[in-house]
Amino acid sequence: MERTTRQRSAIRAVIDAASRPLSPQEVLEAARAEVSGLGIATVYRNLKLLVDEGSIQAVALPGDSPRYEPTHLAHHHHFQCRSCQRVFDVHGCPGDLARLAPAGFAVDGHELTLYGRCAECMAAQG
Amino acid sequence: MERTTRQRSAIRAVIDAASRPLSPQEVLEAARAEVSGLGIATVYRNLKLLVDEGSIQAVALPGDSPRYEPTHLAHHHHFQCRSCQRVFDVHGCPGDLARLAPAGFAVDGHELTLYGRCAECMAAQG
DNA sequence: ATAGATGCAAAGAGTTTGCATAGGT
DNA sequence: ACCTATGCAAACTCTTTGCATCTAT
Repeated sequence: MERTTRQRSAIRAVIDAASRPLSPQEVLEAARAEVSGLGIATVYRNLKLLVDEGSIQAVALPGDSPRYEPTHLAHHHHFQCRSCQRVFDVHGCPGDLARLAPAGFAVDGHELTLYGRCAECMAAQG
Repeated sequence: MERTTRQRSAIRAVIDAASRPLSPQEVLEAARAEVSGLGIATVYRNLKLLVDEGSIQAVALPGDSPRYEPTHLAHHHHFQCRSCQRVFDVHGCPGDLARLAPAGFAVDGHELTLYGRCAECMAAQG
């Protein structure tokens, strides 16, 4: 039986409160505000556990480590800022992507990642 | 000045001859047919060098290590088989993706990866 | 002969795992 | 009290780097 620990609650709360998908490191830093001695191994273990139980999901990114976000209802994609590396949700989807695949290939999903500058970095005009 | 070595030639040849983007490990295995003592460090060093000089390009994939392919002229995307993990080129692009980004965000590029079963794995009905 | 390239092994970075202990239930 | 969860450190995997040696020019 799975237990409710301060660490697990903090990790879940941080992800639920975030407005964007977080990296394990971001989760660690944010959750340490609540549980100061929190270790990275605990973060990884809980991310895996929360993914398995379905309350959060991993966001795989091209060439970067995964981010984690609450399980959403709607299909959506992501935007990664080339300046601060943070990832944001993007709503909407071009749709009908299966037609792009070569003949004989079965498509059952896709990942779309947009790149550029987030509003904050644009304002800071880095 | 950059030299022409058996290792470098073999690595370049393997990538040019492939019909799909190859992982460093795939490059190593294929190039060893030509240069038996080839080391993985040499593969990595040459991949970086070839990317820098522009003759090949890295294909970043969500949650997987990069693959390498010759520099193509046309913008295209990729398909990764969930069964054999191999990556294939996909021609075409849904286009007009910048509109999906939140207001204030500047989009300057994108990556699209399709997932499913490649023709070969479909035939093997794994 | 010179200086870039290679192979090996060690070093890094990120993630996972083993183990003794802390702490939910 | 029992047994899961934690923190630390070691182990792992993938990639990069240091160094002595090899080799293209």
